Parts: sequence; structure tokens; C-alpha cells
Amino acid sequence: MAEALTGEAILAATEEVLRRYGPAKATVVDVAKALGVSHGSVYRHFPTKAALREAVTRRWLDAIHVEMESVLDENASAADNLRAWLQHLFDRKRRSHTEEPELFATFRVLVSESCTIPDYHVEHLVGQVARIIRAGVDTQEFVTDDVNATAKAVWDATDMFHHPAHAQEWGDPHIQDAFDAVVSLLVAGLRYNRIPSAAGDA
Amino acid sequence: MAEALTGEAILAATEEVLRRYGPAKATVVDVAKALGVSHGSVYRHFPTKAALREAVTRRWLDAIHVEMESVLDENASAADNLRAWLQHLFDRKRRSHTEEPELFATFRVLVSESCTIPDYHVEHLVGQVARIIRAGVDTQEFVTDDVNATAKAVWDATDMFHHPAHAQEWGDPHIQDAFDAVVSLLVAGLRYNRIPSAAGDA
DNA sequence: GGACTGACAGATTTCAATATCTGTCAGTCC
DNA sequence: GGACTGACAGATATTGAAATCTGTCAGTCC
Repeated sequence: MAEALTGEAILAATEEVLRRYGPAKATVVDVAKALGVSHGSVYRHFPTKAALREAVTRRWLDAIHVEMESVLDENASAADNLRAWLQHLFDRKRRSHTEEPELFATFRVLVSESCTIPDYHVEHLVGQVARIIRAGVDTQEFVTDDVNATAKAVWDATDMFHHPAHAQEWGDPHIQDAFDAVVSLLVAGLRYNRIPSAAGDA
Repeated sequence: MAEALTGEAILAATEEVLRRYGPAKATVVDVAKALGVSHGSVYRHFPTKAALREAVTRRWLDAIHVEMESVLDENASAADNLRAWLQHLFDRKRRSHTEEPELFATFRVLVSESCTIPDYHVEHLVGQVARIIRAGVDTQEFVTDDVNATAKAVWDATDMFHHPAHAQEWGDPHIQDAFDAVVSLLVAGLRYNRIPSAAGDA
């Protein structure tokens, strides 16, 4: 029978079916049809439809994680690295939203379907922010008592530039100005910041 | 005949109907029924259903605007004022969300229905933030080249603590820590911040 | 004997008929 | 004569019957 049915082939077919029909209409039967097998065979590799969708989503997010890793520049200042990293994430999401709105909407639905996927994604990216900030603390460019809490704060404060719920605002002609203003404020804060639970000013 | 039908009476009845049936089910016929008149009479005071809903929403937002005005303390530092103001807004929205989830959801829908209402609301509140920051600049507690842009940046950076799209995250046990971390970072930034379009550091 | 099929039960979705709602306006009532 | 009514047309929402989908599993095929 031609080739053996692999998990990878099912994932690729699922991605294609999602791209074509969207998250609401894509069915397991469609995926099986695209592969020329019965839908029972798909259930041999993935226990449920939700697990199949989650696997596709995770693959997509992992590609973002890898891409974001490559933005970091060892020789740049921490502030420049942070700004470039946040800008790259913003640009990538915004481009995805404007150039392939259906696909963006599809992944938006997939991510929100799962309880574990969003945490996985956020934790990974906040980890990258933490590494940038830690480098800044090491060179005394930044000051903070708690790198991880501060990284989370930077993530939260730039939320509207990466959270899909705000995608419609990304079309605003002044959105880049808003981004620059927020990042400048954050970078200024990173140069001298204490988490409130810690002792007061020096 | 009893009393003449007033716009105010219609607004109150509409609010009550919205509270009881929710935004999806509340109809103009329901409002008329609650007032003991025909629905044609309601259209004598409001041109469309959308206009009626918008009037109710605007009344509700105005109450928030008035309440937020009262938080400002002439004698406090700008940093304390800003923190207290943001905290009050966050607490109010969070309380509304947890104590009256249906009503909160109702107004969330009403606000998102209108194109002009959200801008009106945001502009008003950002204006209040700008006043706090301007006071801080006057006392040399804060530094900024553009008070309005910086106020907008503070608003944007605290977005997840007031935007209803993030309401579900407000139940997180660590949300107050996240809030404190973001506000501390912003306040630290306000003590020395330049918008990127302006000249470099002193 | 392990990968695959296809029929099945229960859950979910679709679709078209039916009911309700919005907005209008000629007419009623004090 | 100005506030209100109620019947109306077109738009929207509801409903329930029919179709489809999900997940299972006994059985087929190499």
C-alpha cells in the first residue's frame, strides 16, 4: 500500500486541511480523505481530534520559538537586543495577521482551544526575554532584583503587541509609535527598577 | 397615561432589561413592555436600537470616569497617584467581572458594538493619566518629552489590567504581583524617559 | 500479527421552515 | 396637534429534523 502512514504525514495533511477549510470546518474525515485512508487510521496515531490539533499547533509555535532565538545578537547592548527582539516578534505576528488573516485566525482558535499550549508558548518566550535581561544585568546596563519577574513584566507590558486579541489594533497607522513609546518606557525602567516587595531606593 | 415617557425612563428600563436578559436577548419590544408602552414609542426618543444601547453604555462609562476622577490626591506624589489610579481602575474592573459576570459581559458586548464608544472611553482615561504625569513633570519627579504620548504608553503597557479581553486572566492568584511588577517598571521608567523620536540622553 | 477498514452509537452541526424583531408610518386619542 | 398605537415589510433569530462527525471496535488483509 504505497507508504506507511506516519504521524508526520498526518500532521502535514492536517495543516493543509486547516489552511483550506479553517478551524471550524476541518474534520478528521477531511484529513483522512486527503491522505486516502479511513478516518479510523488517523485515530491509530492520535487519540483524539484535540490531540491532533494540538500537535499541529505546537509544531507551529516551535517554529516561532526557533525564529525568535535567532534574533539575539551577542555583540549588541541589552537594550538594543530587547528592542529588536520585541520588534521582531511584533512584526512577525503583525505580518502573519495582515498577509494571511485566515491562517492567523485559524491558529488563534487552535491556541485558545488548549489549556496547556498558551502557557507553553508564553513561558518559552518569557524565558528568552529573561535571558536578554540577565545579560543586561551582568553588564550593569540593567538593574533588577528579580530577572524572571521583570521579564514577565516586560512581556505583560507589551501584551497588546503580541496577544492575538489585539490583532485588529495592529492595523492602526500609529501603532509603531505606540510600540516605540512603550518599549522606551520599559527600557528606561529597566535601567533602574526594583520589584516592590524588595527594599526601597538606594 | 400616568407620566410622560422620558428618555431617562427609557434608559433606566433598557438597563434593567439588559441586566435581566443579557445583550443577545434584550429587545426593544422588551423595553417597551417593561415601560407599558408600544415599541413605536421608544423609537420616538431613540432613532435606532444601536443608539439606545450606546446611550446606556455612555451613561455607564461616565460613571467610571467620575469615579476615577475622585481617586486623585493633590498631596500625594505623582508616582503614588499613578499607582493608586491604576490600581483603582484594575480593582474596579476586576470586581465588576467577578461579582457580576453577566453584567460585565453585557457591557463588554455593548462597548465592542460601537466604533466611537471605545475611543471616547480610552481618550478620557488617558487624559486623566496625562494629568497625573504632567503633575509629576511639574514637580520634576518624572521626566518626559511628550506627556500625552507617555500617558498613552502607560495606558497601553497596563492594557491587560483594564482591557476586558483579558478579564479571564484577572482570576489568576498572581495577577496582583504581575500588576505591581509592571507598574514598578513603568514608574521607574517615568523617572527618566525619552520618546525615541526626540534627542538622545543628556 | 500488526496496520488498516468500515459500520456503528452518541454527539454535534446544518438547513429550512417558522417565529420574532426592527424600524416605519398612517391613523387614534386626549 | 403632539404623544402614542398597532399593523406592516424586510431582516434576524429560533427550532427541530436530517445530515455529518467523533471515537470505538470487531473484522479484513497482507
